[in-house]
Amino acid sequence: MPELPEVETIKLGLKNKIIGLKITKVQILNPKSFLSDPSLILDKQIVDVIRRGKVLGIVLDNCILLFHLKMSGQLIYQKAEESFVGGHPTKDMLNNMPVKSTRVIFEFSDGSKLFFNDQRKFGWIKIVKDFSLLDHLGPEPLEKEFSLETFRNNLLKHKNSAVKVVLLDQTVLVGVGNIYASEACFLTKVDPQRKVGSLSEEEIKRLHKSIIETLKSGIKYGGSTRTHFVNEEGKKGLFLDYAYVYNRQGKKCKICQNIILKTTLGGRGTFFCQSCQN
DNA sequence: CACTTGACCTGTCCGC
DNA sequence: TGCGGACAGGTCAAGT
Repeated sequence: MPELPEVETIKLGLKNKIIGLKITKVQILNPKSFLSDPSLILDKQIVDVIRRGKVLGIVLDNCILLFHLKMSGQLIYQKAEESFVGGHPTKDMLNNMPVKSTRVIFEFSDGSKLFFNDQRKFGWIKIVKDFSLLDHLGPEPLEKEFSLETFRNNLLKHKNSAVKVVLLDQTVLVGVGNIYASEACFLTKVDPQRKVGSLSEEEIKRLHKSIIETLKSGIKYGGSTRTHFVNEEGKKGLFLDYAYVYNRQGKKCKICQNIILKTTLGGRGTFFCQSCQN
């Protein structure tokens, strides 16, 4: 599911809630979702919550707990029941957790909990000592390291691939997934099917700017919810209300009123406006 | 090598 | 209503 803006949304939300707490219990309902020895994190204190690309990290005092939500993962935080006024929270206040897709449940020192839900079971959680697992990843698009020069160099290693397919390659840059790849191509006014090698310098420049712009917009609206995504409070993201092309096939382009088209690139649905994008 | 397709899973939606 | 097929915010391994 989540691309950079969705993971960033969860990161910002969790940061305010769990720093300083200790993990007191880990309940693994689906073993394939948790790939390490959970006893390593028991009674360890949470120091920070970080993000690298689409991977979320809960930094503990002795190691890092990494999460990849893949297509359908969710991380939902639930306050301690006794912290609700009156002491009798409704099921709705507790986000109805756990649910059928709940795979792992963490309990914290103040009685609050974190639910890892993942309908499709593609997501994973692992405990690592350092970030070497993520060494192969490309630059962070919202950091200074994502310079136009770096982007151009990484992009041009794939001259014969469609632009949109290359945006999904996490060694070129991290964090862009299927929604924001189509949106970035739209903002750039470039057809997602164009070969990278055919892009002009001006178009590469616009693409670089558009990637940053669309990801920032995604964060601003709390991420995108097509089906699964919710933030740590169980709330949906609003970005798709403001999207120009993603999942809008058959509808009118918000700029030129022509019909938005859908095609397949690299096996993924791809959306574009034929008249705005050349 | 560069590039494409299939596999991993579960659930929903659409056409017959 | 049932059934099959396509499809869904991702990433690998295996194919060509």
